[in-house]
Amino acid sequence: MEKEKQTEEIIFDAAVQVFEEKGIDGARMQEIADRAGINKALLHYYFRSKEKLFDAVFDKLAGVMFKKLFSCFDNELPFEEKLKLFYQEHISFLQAHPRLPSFLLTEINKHPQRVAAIFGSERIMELRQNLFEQMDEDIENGALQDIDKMQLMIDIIALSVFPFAARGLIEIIFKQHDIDFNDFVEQRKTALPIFVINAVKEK
Amino acid sequence: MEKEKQTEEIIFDAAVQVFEEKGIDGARMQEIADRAGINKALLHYYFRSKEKLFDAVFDKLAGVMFKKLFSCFDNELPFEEKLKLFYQEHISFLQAHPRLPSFLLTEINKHPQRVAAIFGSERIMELRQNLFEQMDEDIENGALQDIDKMQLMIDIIALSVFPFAARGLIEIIFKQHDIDFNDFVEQRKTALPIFVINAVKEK
DNA sequence: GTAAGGTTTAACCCTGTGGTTAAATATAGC
DNA sequence: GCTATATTTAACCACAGGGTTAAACCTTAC
Repeated sequence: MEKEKQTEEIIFDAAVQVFEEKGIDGARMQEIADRAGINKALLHYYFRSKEKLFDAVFDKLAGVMFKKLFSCFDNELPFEEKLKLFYQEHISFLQAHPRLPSFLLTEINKHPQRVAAIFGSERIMELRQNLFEQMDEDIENGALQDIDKMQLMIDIIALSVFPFAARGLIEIIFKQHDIDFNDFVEQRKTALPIFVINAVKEK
Repeated sequence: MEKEKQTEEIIFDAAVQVFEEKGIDGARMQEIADRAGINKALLHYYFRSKEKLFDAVFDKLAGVMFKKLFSCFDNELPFEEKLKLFYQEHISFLQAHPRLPSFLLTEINKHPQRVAAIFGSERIMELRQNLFEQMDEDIENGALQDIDKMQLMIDIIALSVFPFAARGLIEIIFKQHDIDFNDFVEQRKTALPIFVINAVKEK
């Protein structure tokens, strides 16, 4: 059936919007139905319950986020180039999905077990493994200080993700200083790699 | 009245716990009452509605968080020492209130207008003003590269706050690597000032 | 055309939850 | 001790919101 797929997608996209904005507890099935331009009963016809619909949305978004996160690092460039590419690509990705970090962090903190499965997936384990091995090489060949790799990984991600996770707050501050959020993160694409490289390169 | 104050505090503390864990939408008045060991009607006697109770909790917690954040910077030490003190104090504070970042960021993203008032308060404006002036001095006397102060402020905060905001997720990863979250953030107290100083000090 | 099955709707149902009420109990002032 | 006031409770209420049902409406196949 042609229509089937289409309707399901419309519903799913509406659900993504509403869940991203309100979270599972704040979202209303009625609002999802309205935004999809359909009847509430039709929601339950395609996705049996709110929980199931949410799971579908969550799995999709978590997958998108984490695959992007690690795949940005998945190349054979030297550390410095890798960082430049990472921040370029990753911040562009976040600009296109500005609500994703806040949504995922909130829901993961409230239901940590939900994400465990996704995160243990082969593909993501492998990408993380890769990243760590590449860091080891860079340490050995002297491009990188011998620092804690996990700490560095969190540092790198914190710097790109945090502004989006804290966007609501940051925009309040920015308003008082006449700064535009998009300009701000745009700058970070080139500023962050320099920042991190200065911080960790062997001297 | 003696008892009055006591009961109100018990209720408030219970509300803090429940709201921190579940957010305003996920929290149930019944659960707050249970955790305070009182009747649901008594909640409404002291705090007229869920909204009002939440506002009280939110204002308190936001105040605590932001005052701490900027007061950690409020001293006349040179930049390097200031950073060391900041991460020491600020991460200790976060260890004592591990749910605060996630709670505040979530709720601020959902209702940005709520926080605007608090954040525009004299005291906090002043502390921020101070911080920026001190950075200017450090740039002039050559301790700091001439970088964007707002970018640097966000960088510094991102590095301490992000691990707590993303705790649920990070702990999943850490479990696979046998890393303890508390050890990890404990390390950051000393590692982060070095990281940031390397990144931005004039060479 | 019509039978079968997939899709959509309007009208309901029922539980959970924020909030109220009226009465009971404690506390303080005289 | 008695009255007034503050505190606490059990029993309710109203309604929002997730989920169901039965019937109507398409689409496709023969």
